Amino acid sequence: MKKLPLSFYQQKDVVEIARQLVGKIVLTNFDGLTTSGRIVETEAYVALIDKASHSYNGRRTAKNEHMYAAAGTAYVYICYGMHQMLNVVTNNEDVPDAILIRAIEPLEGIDEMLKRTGKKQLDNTLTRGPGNLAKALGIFKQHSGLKLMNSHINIYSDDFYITNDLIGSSKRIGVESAGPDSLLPYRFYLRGNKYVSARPVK
DNA sequence: CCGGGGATTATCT
DNA sequence: GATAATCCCCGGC
Repeated sequence: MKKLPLSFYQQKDVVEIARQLVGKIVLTNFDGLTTSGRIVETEAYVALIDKASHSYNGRRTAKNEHMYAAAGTAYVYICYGMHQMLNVVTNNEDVPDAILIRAIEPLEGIDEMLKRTGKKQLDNTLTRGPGNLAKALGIFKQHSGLKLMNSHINIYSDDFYITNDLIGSSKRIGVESAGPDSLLPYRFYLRGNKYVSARPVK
């Protein structure tokens, strides 16, 4: 298992990076406890022009500041007052491209993930959906701004073999208010995986 | 000092 | 697929 290099996140095409992240492994290590899972669903949010993005039209506040950080930074925010959402920042500093990790398939530390989420047993709800997976991995908004290369949150590749025809794409979830931009095919998922959060469109 | 947004989830049918 | 639950924090005044 190999840590993704910084150059991976520094690529310019955030949509392409989102596709490439499918099949990779996100891992956290807090208090000596390792939890990890394979990424099976992502969504790309494109700097400035994407109405679905928090940084649409250059909007920059304390809330979304970390979207403008250098490539390989974690951006975590709270949605609906209770769900933590894990994003990975890409591209150059001050270019607010980011990728939302929407679902993972649990690998290591399943007992710890069950403990964190208060679930009794492993089923497909443990890490399905961005709120659920962040909870299972122990990620909170305090972790926003951490550099992946140095911190307790990181992304790895292994020998998991994946071909492009295994990766489906669709419009993004829950961004209808973005108008036409909500139809952009910026969501990627591993076909047939039961941890994918919503029934893939087409 | 409020007012409200917000990239969700669980739980029904 | 519809709906209710849920709440912190930013930002504008």
